[in-house]
Amino acid sequence: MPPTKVKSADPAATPKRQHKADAKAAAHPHAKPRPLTRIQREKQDVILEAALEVFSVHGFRGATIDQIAEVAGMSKPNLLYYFPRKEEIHRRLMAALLETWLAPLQSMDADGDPFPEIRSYIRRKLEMARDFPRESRLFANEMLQGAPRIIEMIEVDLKNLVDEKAKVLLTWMDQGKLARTDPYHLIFSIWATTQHYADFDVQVRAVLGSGRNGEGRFEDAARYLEQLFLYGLTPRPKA
Amino acid sequence: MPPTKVKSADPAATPKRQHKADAKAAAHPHAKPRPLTRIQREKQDVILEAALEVFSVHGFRGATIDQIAEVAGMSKPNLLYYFPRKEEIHRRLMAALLETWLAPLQSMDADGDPFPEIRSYIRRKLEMARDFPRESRLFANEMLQGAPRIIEMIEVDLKNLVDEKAKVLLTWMDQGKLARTDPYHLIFSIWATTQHYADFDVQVRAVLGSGRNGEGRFEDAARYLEQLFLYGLTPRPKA
DNA sequence: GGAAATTTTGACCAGTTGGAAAAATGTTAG
DNA sequence: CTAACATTTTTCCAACTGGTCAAAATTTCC
Repeated sequence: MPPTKVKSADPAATPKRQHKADAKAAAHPHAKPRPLTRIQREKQDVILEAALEVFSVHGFRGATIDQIAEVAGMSKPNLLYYFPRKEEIHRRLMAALLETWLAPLQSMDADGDPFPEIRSYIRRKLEMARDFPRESRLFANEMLQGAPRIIEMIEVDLKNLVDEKAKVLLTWMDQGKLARTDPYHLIFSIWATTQHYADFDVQVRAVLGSGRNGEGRFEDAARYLEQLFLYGLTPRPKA
Repeated sequence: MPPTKVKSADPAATPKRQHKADAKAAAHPHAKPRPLTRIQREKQDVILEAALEVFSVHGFRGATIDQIAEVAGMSKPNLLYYFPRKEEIHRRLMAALLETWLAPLQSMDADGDPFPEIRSYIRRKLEMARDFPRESRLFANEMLQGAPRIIEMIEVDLKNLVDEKAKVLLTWMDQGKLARTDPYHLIFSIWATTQHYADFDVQVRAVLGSGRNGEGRFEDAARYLEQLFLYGLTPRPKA
């Protein structure tokens, strides 16, 4: 082994002091974990908000605790008092995100008719791209990196949900209410087209220019996408 | 001004030694910049390849020179000999990327018919997502960060190209060969749906599962997208 | 009001990071 | 073969990084 560069392979081996709250909880596993104080709740929210801002732009590695602390308006050690590890902040963010992210697809109703359902799914996803662009970028950032921190959730929860909805789409196709096509790629295309307006926002703005165009881009996108998917997925008599 | 944290506001103020080649070039601005040696060309390629690997996953801030050097199989100072700054590596990568990236749209031919042209544009973009996923991710990473290092190129070259092709699409629509719709969002939707297969590859794989499904995903995507855009953009008699 | 608990601060630390300097080693054209 | 040049290695550095710790300041609860 070359003595020059030894990258500590086992970070968990480092003996690290426990966070106060953690230490206490560990001491009495059955004791109620003492409900969070007002300040704790507030500060944690401020920190998570700041972390969203920073992580969504620079990704996990590119973001620094100092940066997050600055955005959150507190000192680094103070921030570390609430979240003893950088990873912990990111984990919390991702956990909350996943739920929000799956909700719109979840509410696609098998008992409804395909076009209203698909249209309102597109609408909701587009609204999320408009109203929560940072969340979208945080998610995209994690994906680009290979989703190291949420891969299980993707493989289990997300996969199950998509499998379920793919079945719904197939049923609609069998009933002749929807053009026969690949339901998985159909879902992918809705994700892609809607999230594009959050993740590639700079590009969209730059191309549309800052004139009248750029302003109404979400409405225009909604109109365009509805037309594309409505016409694109209307069943046709076989050639 | 709080004396606590002063982040050096002017990094350019730091007196930095010039790279040998640069220094020479600066000394004799008219002298031929001495053609690159074989080794220089080879090593630069190796470095750019390694940098693509690393930057495309971690973004500019998240990537380290050490990492790139390791992937490139050389020491950090040795790498720095070829590219004296981290930013320079990234710049070179982005410059090369932009060209490659615009090519498929450029070749959309106004004299052709809309559906063959659009179909082959989709095909080419999908092939790029399959064959150059790292390039796609590098681009996506830059976008997520607000494209700080390529914003002018986006605002000028890309915008001009898209404006031009949007006109082509409008012409086709006027001729009744293509459904009347927003040409800009049409282009966005092609970008989004095709690049999705590179940028969100983990997710796509996870959802499709590793079975037969995952393998043929690019062919399936091609079929699905062709259908979506063909049907979705076929002109209709007005309601 | 005061003891106990919580929150904040400031000083500190070891490892990493981008980069500099110079010496040592290769390569190549004459 | 050798001088001039190109390349690589070794050593080093200051700034930044994630994180620790004890003490000080503040809040909470009786």
